[in-house]
Amino acid sequence: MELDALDWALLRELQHDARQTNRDLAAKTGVSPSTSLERVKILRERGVIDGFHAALDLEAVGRPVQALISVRIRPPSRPVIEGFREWAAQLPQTIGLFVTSGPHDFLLHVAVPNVDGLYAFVIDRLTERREVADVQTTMVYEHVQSRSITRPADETRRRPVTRRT
Amino acid sequence: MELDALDWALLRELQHDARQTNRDLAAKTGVSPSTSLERVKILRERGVIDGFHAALDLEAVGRPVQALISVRIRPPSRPVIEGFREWAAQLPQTIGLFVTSGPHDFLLHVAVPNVDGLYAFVIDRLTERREVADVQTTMVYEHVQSRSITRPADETRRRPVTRRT
DNA sequence: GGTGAAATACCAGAGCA
DNA sequence: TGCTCTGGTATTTCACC
Repeated sequence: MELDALDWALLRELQHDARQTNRDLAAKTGVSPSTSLERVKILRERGVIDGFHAALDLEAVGRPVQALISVRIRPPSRPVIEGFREWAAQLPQTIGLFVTSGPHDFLLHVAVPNVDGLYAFVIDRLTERREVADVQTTMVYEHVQSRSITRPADETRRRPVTRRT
Repeated sequence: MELDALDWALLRELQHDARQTNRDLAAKTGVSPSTSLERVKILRERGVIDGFHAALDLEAVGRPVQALISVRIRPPSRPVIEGFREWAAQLPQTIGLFVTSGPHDFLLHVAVPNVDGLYAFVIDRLTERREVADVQTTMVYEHVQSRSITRPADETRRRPVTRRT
């Protein structure tokens, strides 16, 4: 269950470049190729590594305009929330979807070819859903994605939230 | 510059699984291995494919609590914005960062081991920056990331935004 | 952690539109 | 001319020691 220093070293390398050879991976982490191969296989089987994916450049694939769209759903019951989630997640414009607390229930991250495509998405696609009670669009000027998840600091352990006096 | 049907087929496959063998990739897209190898190499060189990365399961690596933190920066000038962006992007808790329009300037996507870690991040880390004028935290119940960016529909072309009468 | 057989990737050159 | 397909060689992978 626990991840040791070698696991974290392998995860760091694979987050940066998932396609480097096992030989390079072993050299960078200071173990033999058979060891790194075995560890990565285990990390994959345990589900620590969820998958290996190619990242696309949104500009290069013709979708340079990004926005975040807050959506309020009424009623916010499980079937309605889950129905909307499944529908929104598979839209071609959607590249990410957050289910959130707060005044809105969803935050959609979309990428489209141009501003017209964004406007059309909001007033054509989203409004066809009866459960959508409110929509609020924010433009994304830049999106930075961290690909270097590291070991959480153990210092941040849970402290009691109730105190006796 | 343009991507043809084969390019999109390769991109679709590699977004789903970046580590499948070139043989499999060729078989799935209906071309010979040398063709798929060459095409992928070109897509990589042109920057259409930005990289190959391992995706981690945030729960499995001990960071099950996610939040979105809206941050307002004062003054919102270039040096201040860029300074904060660089600082925030490299924090271990940050897994994504949006620079946005609207009342807030940034939206930070963070993942932490527990709720205390989140609270500590907000009141210890963020407040150490003088330019942070306002912070608003929203919990993330679920985050779905689409790994299937497809060819943008050409129907969504730019229409004029000004009209003559 | 090391070794060897099998599979795979990559490079060259030829064929086809 | 540009793109794709076929063989040879180096590399990588993986089961076993």
